[in-house]
Amino acid sequence: MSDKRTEIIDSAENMVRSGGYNGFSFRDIADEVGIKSASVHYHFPTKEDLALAVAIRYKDNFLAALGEPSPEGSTPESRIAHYSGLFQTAFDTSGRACLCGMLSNEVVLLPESVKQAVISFVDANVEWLQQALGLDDKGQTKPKSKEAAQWIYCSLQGAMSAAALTNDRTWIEAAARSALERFYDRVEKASN
Amino acid sequence: MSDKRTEIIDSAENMVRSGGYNGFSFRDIADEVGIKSASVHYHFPTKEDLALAVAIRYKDNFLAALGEPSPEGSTPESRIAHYSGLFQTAFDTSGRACLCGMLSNEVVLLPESVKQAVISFVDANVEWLQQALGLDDKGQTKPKSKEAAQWIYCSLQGAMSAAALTNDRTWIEAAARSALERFYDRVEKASN
DNA sequence: GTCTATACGGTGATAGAC
DNA sequence: GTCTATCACCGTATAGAC
Repeated sequence: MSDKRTEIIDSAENMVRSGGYNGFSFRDIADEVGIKSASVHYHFPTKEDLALAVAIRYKDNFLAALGEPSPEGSTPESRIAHYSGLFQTAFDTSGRACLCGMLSNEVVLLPESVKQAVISFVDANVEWLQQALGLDDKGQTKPKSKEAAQWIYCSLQGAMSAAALTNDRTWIEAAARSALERFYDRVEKASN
Repeated sequence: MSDKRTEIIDSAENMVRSGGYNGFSFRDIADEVGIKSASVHYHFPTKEDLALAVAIRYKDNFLAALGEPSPEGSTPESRIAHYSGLFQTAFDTSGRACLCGMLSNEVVLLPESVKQAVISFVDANVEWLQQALGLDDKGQTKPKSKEAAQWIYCSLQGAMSAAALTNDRTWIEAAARSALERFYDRVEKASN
């Protein structure tokens, strides 16, 4: 049972993931939810309020789905696969890019609070990845794992964008496989 | 000596690279160039016309700067470095993301002709990279090099986005270094 | 909570004078 | 080529009735 407020956030999330912050209007949302735009303003006075709520919920959900960076029984490979899998699923279930990836590209137009929320999403992702990677110390020193974390994050975001553009999920598969292969290469290299 | 038409394209390119297709208006352009919006419409009747001209010129310039995928005296490493370097320079000289990376994220809102131009930019990039990588056959089979090409492209686009968001060029450095390291790892692995 | 009505600026685009 | 003037519409946002 979802109240109108939740429906509005749902609708806004889909629209931002399709066309970004400037790609939707209160009237669009109102039409989809089945109310008038003035009613949307009742729940979220300004567009900034709405976008911020969307960004924060998205981040919370994403981090929750991510879970612990290195749970019992996991391997670095399984963690990388888990991470990539979230992007795969996000694309498969919506055909759309990552919300924060979309918003990242609009920095200059973003209200400050929304911008900060996006930055904190990126930081959280890199930190999670760094922990997931850095715990294995075969050839993985801390500073290196930061760079590897950034790189995995970037390649998946880029892949989401290309996948949405061409309507082709193989971009994400390529990024996911490359992340895994790269890991194996490094481990082998270190143990040689 | 640049005529007004060129100035308009210059201005539009900067604006698209900042805020995307929906992030600029004819009046914005007019103000920057020092004419009225009606005069902009004289040069480019519709927004689609203008965006298409910007996208095509950007693609042409980028491919020209790229040059041959494997010129005399080049090594796979030098080609990867050359490719990454273009992104570095693009960011350093403008602090902005890649034009086609920006437009990729707005597929749903893009006029069809512009969308096709962006897709052709992406295709050309992957093809160039594939040739630059695929000519070295130490452990690089053709299908693998396609995946590696996609992955290098995606990670640099993602890095541009993150760099613009955080105003920090190290994202691009990380992506560039990872691309190089990955190549070395694969060669070493193949020759072991 | 939702509505109608409305304010008011921005937007792509055009007609016609110079 | 560039201008002024104007169009019809869309954007965020608000006031006040129900």
